[in-house]
Amino acid sequence: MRVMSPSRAAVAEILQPMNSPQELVIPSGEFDLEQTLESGQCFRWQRLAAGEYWGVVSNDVLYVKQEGDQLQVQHGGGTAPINLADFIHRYFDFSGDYQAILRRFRRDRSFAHVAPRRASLHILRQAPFEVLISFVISANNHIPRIRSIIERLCRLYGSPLATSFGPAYTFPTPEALAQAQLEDLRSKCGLGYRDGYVQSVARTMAAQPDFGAWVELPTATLRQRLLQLDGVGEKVADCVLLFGFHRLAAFPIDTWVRRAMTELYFPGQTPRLRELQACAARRFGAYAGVAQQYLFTHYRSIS
DNA sequence: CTCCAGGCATGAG
DNA sequence: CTCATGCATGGA
Repeated sequence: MRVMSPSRAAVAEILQPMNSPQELVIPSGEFDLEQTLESGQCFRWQRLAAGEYWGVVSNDVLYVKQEGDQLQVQHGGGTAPINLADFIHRYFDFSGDYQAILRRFRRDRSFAHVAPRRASLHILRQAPFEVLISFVISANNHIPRIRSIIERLCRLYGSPLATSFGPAYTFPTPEALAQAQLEDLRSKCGLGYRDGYVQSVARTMAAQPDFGAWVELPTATLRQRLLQLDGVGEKVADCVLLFGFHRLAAFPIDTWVRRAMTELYFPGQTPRLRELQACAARRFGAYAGVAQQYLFTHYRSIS
């Protein structure tokens, strides 16, 4: 397990003092922190108040609070020196023109009926391995329970971080998780029957010499690789593509999105997943994953 | 207390 | 190929 070296921590302190909040100007009226963090794409953010969160991202603890078009951010501890503004900008994908994407979707009258006028949801740029394990755990599970299982995984197999929000832990590396015993995964983390999947995926990825190079693979190839993993079906693979590899054309179809697509485009029918995928690709194209997030959020909230 | 969840692997037809 | 079934667990 990785241990922070004192010298590196000292460098981090000098470059990025813990208590130096920054104000970042964000795209006007095209981002909603709360909606984005509560949209089911991430599991490790803790809500402090309305529009105010803290969480562990990679090896750093972040505090974020949205006030209109400003984002107040703070580095709350961590292992690596970072340029906070750049880090936040990349993580929340503020370079993406989500208003333009949404505007195009809204030409579809059915979609426009269930989507907001202003962009609110961004697709976060999360670590692939964290997304992979998180969505293997997500299968046939509740979101609150997914969150608690992940926190237990991090506490057991991640590295501790000193924070002003209490104890926090990084998401485990493939190598650390590959060492986990099945018995511990089940009894201490509460993984249930998914214990074998998590261990298998961790060991497979730890043994992948070129996991880092997967980001270069074409989406179709990457999807094939993911589907070979234990406990990874089409839905989980598409979640990893979308949330972990930022392949915005990926369109994960879960129970909510299935209901949404059926109600909007196949009323009274029972379409196959293939048909729904084709329909999404046709209507939403290269940014189908963004549309998927709006559909998921809308249909989950009205149920 | 019971119910059921951002599905998946497996086996039968 | 399509479809039914079992699945561990704990939050609601």
